[in-house]
Amino acid sequence: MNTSEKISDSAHNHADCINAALRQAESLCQSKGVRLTKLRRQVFELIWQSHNPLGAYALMDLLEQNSERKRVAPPTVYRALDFLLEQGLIHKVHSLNAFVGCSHPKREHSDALFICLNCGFTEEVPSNSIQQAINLSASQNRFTVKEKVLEICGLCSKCKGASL
Amino acid sequence: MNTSEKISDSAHNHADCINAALRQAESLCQSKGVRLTKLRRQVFELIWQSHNPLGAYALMDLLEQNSERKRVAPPTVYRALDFLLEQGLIHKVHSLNAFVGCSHPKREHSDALFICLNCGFTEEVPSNSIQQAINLSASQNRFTVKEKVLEICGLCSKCKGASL
DNA sequence: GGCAATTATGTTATCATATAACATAATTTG
DNA sequence: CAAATTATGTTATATGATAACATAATTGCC
Repeated sequence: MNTSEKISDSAHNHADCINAALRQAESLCQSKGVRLTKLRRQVFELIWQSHNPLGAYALMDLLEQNSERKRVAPPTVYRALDFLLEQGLIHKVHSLNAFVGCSHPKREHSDALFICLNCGFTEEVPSNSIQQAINLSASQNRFTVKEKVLEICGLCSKCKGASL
Repeated sequence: MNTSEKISDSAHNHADCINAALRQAESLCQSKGVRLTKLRRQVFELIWQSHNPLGAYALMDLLEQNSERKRVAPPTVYRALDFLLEQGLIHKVHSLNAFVGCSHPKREHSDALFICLNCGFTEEVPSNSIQQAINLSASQNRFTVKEKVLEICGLCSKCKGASL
């Protein structure tokens, strides 16, 4: 993957986006009575600062660089990630072993993730028709759905024209 | 995951199923002019003998037990897996870091995998409506699809009633 | 068949991802 | 403030995957 340049949407103010996500996360944690501690908030912010999925070890590097904190060990960051996953604030991207912010943590989230193989940009796209089709297929197979992993890998609109 | 008992479909003769898969794999490799070597065949058979996804290291254990071969090193088994993936004879289950036989290697395979979290049974289910819904969503987002990871985790019909 | 080229496998080391087990620190609750 | 709970720190290790190079098997050509 080309990691030299992060391609950002010109219509997208990323600082606002992160702040909005953070405020939403805070209110959501408050309403659930769970604690968005300093570490968890830092991990959450770092994940949101990248619109691209971040691996746990990359996250450890960033934590070390972007905070007064000394390097944390893997269990520390994984516990923060587990918390954020449980609260539905981030998603795990299984095909990349990485984590990405959830763009609508309040909804029942079972969207498709579109992942650009060139720039890494990852977008969560809701689609009722995808969900309905899966639910239909599940019921036809008498299958009780617990979790859906829907990762569509390819090229985003920005990258498909660009020289690869 | 409960690994104590493999739940098998009573209407499913597994030996026949494996043999059919193997014959199909052989003819497919022949027609493509690629070599289904002894190692690759053994890996393929072991994956098919389990209807459940198998990890690479579990596969190394099984290879050691079920063949006269001494224990192979990781690169050996991963190369065999890469070959089988390239030929479309198996799938990688990303949410489990494991591999499962492809039930229709001749088709363009972009099916949903239904994975039972209790017994591990994994089934490849084709669904035009899922594919169409994804393709529509992709085109609406000007996204060029290269690969789809569709893993639906939950409880199969056998396990949903059973005591968990 | 014999030799060169190609393809496949073996071997060693190492990287990458993730968790177990236990210790300490911070926060909440009564 | 003390006890209980929750969160984080620490060490070691499990699990998954690949790089780099060596050897062996197969294929294709003369």
